Amino acid sequence: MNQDLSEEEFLRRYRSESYEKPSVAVDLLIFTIKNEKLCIYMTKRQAHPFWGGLCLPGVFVRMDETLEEAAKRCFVEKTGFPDGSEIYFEQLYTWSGIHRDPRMRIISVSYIALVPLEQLQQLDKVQPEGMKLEEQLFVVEELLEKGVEVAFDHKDMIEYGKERIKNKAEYSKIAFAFLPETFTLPQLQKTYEILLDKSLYKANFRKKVQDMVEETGEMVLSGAHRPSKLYRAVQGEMTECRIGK
Amino acid sequence: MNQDLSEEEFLRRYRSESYEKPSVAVDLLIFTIKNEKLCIYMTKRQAHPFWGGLCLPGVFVRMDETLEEAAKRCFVEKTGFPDGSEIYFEQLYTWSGIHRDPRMRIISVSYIALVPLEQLQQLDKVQPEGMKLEEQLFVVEELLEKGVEVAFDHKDMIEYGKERIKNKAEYSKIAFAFLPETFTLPQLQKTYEILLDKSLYKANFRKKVQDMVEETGEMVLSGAHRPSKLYRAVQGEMTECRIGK
DNA sequence: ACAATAGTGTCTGTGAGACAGTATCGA
DNA sequence: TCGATACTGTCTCACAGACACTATTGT
Repeated sequence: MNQDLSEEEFLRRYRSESYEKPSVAVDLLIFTIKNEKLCIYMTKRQAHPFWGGLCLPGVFVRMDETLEEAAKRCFVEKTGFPDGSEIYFEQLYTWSGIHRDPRMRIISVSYIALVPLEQLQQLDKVQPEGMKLEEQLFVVEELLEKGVEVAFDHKDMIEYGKERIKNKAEYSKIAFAFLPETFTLPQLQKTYEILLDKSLYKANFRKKVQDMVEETGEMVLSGAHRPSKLYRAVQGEMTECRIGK
Repeated sequence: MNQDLSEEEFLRRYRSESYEKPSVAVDLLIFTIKNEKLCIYMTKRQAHPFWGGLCLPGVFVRMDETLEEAAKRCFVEKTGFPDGSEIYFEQLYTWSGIHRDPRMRIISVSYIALVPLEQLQQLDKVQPEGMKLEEQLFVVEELLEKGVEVAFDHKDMIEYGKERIKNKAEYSKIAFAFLPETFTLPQLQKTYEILLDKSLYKANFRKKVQDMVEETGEMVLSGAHRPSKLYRAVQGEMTECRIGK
């Protein structure tokens, strides 16, 4: 703020059209786990710049909505998911490189959304023809490889988001956000192993998660072997545990 | 983005004056430790709204600077600190409540800056008369008490920033950012105790930090007792340790 | 000598990690 | 009976936590 002006005077001038403002957008990182790999939803660009390249879904922030609301609107517009579903959202980081979009100055607030694959597959039943969400999921590790082109600074966003999820997996319960309401412990363990990128000992893992889950009483059979018990996450914050390391 | 328009057409219209944009500001949380308490730099408002109330220093983001640059500019404008000093900066969170500023829609990106008290006191020597930084430091815990008024949503910001620092103190080296280049282990321990809000055992603490510090060879005397060795932080990232709990 | 703080050696209990063993399914 | 996976009991070793001890200053 200019030190020589009163705040009122400064604001009066600032508000006038002569002061240019950056645009504010929200970009969404929709993560899920598919084929035992962390995947992210991407769309193909239909316009310049980066024509044909992959990018994250995004929207401009309206004057009458918060960033969180914009992120959820973006999610609904892209996936057509119905209200009521509980989806994990989290603000990731705000990106402000001056030329991050070559067309104009856009400051982008990135949000993470974690969705169980089953839920995306459900949504696919109500998609317009030829727009299957599941086909737009890309393996995160492959996107991050050198040589792979991603539009704008979205590769940085994905890298940053992946790290955040990995870190949070160690000391919070976000892994549960990738699973449906009920799940088996082998499923939960596999999820942690994918996020942490290392294998865990079954017995130790079960000891650690035992206070975070409760039995449903049901069992599931998935092959020629002993069936596994179905569990559900016990109530409580997403930030209260410690797995791995 | 409106689904019925091509991206180009949408942008052409969006760029035109008819689309109103929110303003983007940066608010700065300058933390330091004074009298064995976590303190934060606040200014008194000289204008409506919240006339006379306390608020965080902030600036509007210019078209030709990133958020990080705006945060540093804010820091320089308020403190007059010289280039070259190494200050810890970190993006905290982006606040977007629609009426968080009653005058107009402002989205604010908050940044944390951690400064050793000694450095602020140094800066005070070059301040214009009657503008001592040190006198504008407020005890964080007292600001957060019920009944204490803080302008805008800055109380939320302070609460959130305090929690972030507390959490990071456990698994990173941010405590070092509150100390000068060289320091003693009792000083370092005290810093951790303030941030974590609990007392630590001397012997255990020293074992834990021994790989994060190196002796300078010098000693300091601070009273009628054994002098303590001066240490300096070893090179390395701010995110590699674990203290407390 | 004593108060005060700096700094060190060592015991113990907890818990993560490692491994071995049992249970339950289909074929 | 066998292969496959679910599930459990227990040993060990590292380390956080707790405490007791020694070291070095000023008065």
